[in-house]
Amino acid sequence: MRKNSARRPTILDVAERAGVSKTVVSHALSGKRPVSEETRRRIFEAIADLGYQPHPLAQRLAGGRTGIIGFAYPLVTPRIANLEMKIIAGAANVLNQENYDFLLLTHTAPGHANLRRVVQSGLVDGVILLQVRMEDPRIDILRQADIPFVLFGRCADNTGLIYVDMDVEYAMRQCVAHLAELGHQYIVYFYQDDRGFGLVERALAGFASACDAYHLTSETLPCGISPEAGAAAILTLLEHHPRTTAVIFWTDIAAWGAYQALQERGIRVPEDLSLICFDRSTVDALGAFRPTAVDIRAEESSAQAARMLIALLNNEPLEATQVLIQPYFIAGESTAGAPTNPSRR
Amino acid sequence: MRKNSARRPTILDVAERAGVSKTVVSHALSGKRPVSEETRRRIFEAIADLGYQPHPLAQRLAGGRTGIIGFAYPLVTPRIANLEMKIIAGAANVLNQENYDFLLLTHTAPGHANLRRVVQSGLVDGVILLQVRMEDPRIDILRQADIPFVLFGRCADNTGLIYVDMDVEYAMRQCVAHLAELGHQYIVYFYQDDRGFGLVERALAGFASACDAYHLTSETLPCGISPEAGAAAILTLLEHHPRTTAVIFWTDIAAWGAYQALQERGIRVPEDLSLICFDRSTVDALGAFRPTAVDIRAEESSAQAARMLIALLNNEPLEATQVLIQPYFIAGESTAGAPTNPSRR
DNA sequence: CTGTTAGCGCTTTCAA
DNA sequence: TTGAAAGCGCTAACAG
Repeated sequence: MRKNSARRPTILDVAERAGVSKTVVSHALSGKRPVSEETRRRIFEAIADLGYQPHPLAQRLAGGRTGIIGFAYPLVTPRIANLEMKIIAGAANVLNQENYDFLLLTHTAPGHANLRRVVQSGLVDGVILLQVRMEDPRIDILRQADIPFVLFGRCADNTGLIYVDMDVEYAMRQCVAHLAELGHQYIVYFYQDDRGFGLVERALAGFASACDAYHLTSETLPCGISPEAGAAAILTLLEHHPRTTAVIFWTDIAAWGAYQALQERGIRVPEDLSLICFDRSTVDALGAFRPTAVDIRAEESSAQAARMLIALLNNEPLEATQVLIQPYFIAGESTAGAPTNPSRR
Repeated sequence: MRKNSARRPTILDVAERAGVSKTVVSHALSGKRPVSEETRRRIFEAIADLGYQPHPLAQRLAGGRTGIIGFAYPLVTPRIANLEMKIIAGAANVLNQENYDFLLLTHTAPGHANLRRVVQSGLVDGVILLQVRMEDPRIDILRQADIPFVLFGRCADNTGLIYVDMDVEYAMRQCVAHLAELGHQYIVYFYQDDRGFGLVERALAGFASACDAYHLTSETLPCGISPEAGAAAILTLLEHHPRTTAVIFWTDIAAWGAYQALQERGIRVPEDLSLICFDRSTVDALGAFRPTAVDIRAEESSAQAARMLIALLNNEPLEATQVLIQPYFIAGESTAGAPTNPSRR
């Protein structure tokens, strides 16, 4: 029925032409078994003559692996930004380079139907989980499916889990230490108003303990991630926490909004108020604002997660199963010594 | 040998549990053959009980589909940004919602080895091609593989191709018309210094013909996509093209750099110089700069491309095979009437 | 060092 | 309306 002319050659064609069995061809290709010099020569000759290419799907089906890695990253439209892009590119580039395919799962159906379907179908060899929550139901799904996975983030209980995460406690300590050295006494942290995420919770805890360690008076206030939210937050601060001399924002975008609002009111940064933010991806793209910040090394981190998963799949020993990335502290232009007279209005 | 407990259920497990043969299960699922009501009920019950999911690779190998769509998008690290993210999210969200999987191919090996491998193996049912060039060798690869695909962009010759692209000629005409109405006579377009891409070439052509139509004196100059490049470009302009009263930038990022440079020199936008840019994704995220701009509707467009490909795969008739998205012209704060005395230095 | 023979999990004739 | 059986192209026991 099928036209013999337009058929791509299979391993059997190669075997026949070389006068050997499929098996030998397979092993000549994979090197998983020794093949005599003479035989291998004939085989490769046949391969060249025929223009044979192994069929990846068949290889994968027979070999029990698909070479595809799932990347579970809910991408809510209004929030998509530079940072997310770095995270995706970091992992995708590493995986594609290693001849793995990168399957992006963005949709969050109720019950994580999408993730379920993908892992239960056996489509992916492993999964990288993004936006990890302190209690994350997706972990049960992956464990039950008995599929290797790496978290980009951490849970509350991380026993037996493999992860890459930012050392946010360390980052917070650096920020607070920096401010303490500059003589600030009253500082405020505008946390991301999105509880339950590992990063958010740990940032809060880290802030509290760092402030304790440095004997600073501190306050935490919720703040959205838009410039408007940042602006609104800073105005609240001016009104209700006038003694504050330094603030920490979760995102550069909110920080930028705050910065703008302050400028409009003639409040100088850093002379009147110091400001630090986490991640500078977006403001860096524009280069307009060079705040003191924490570089969370997003692209590197997701690349690292990808490499760990690959190692896991190859049964290579991992150097470490739980990796904390030390962020870089960037001394920028938005922090300075605490003003002697904080009442600036 | 294999532990029966930790094995994914196969179609055979479902068949046994429902007391039928594999064949019936397959057809109950695909609907390619009638199945009695009672039988299908038992089958779906078994599927639910077992948590069965068909294996996409096996389906494909046996002649079916994988439900995976490839998204060929070279993601060069330094360029990744908001716009790219919108494009990815737009398509990924649509596809995931329709139960298609989204395979992101970012790596550009020489000869497009990655794309070749993926399409020739049949891993993906269809492909969306990004960063389309006027002459794009990937199209031959896809045609030879006889795989359905949709371009996000256009080539020089689009015969028989299916695409979604921005109507950049229209956009340019709007920009130029806007400037002409404001009385500008000498305008400059800073094109993306990256020839060969459909969008870049068409933008240049569209600019030229629009300027002709409105009898404007015009010039095109190359410009990179960073704020620094924008700043450098505008300084060159001031020096060599002093009579210019309006400029068009390809990206908001470069436009922002230019805007900053102008401010530093006391040149006012729009009083002294009008400015328009394509896409506002990044500056919009920060809300600092509200230029007159062209909203290229990136997220919508890539979602549209995804929907077209799905229709194609389902053999549904397409309303249109070559879709030009009309960008939105946004009258912002960076354009005004031409200054009467353009020599502002 | 080489070959035989089961599968991998599914679709699809062909026959009932 | 259903089932048996032959592949899809490859890998991996197992046996020489």
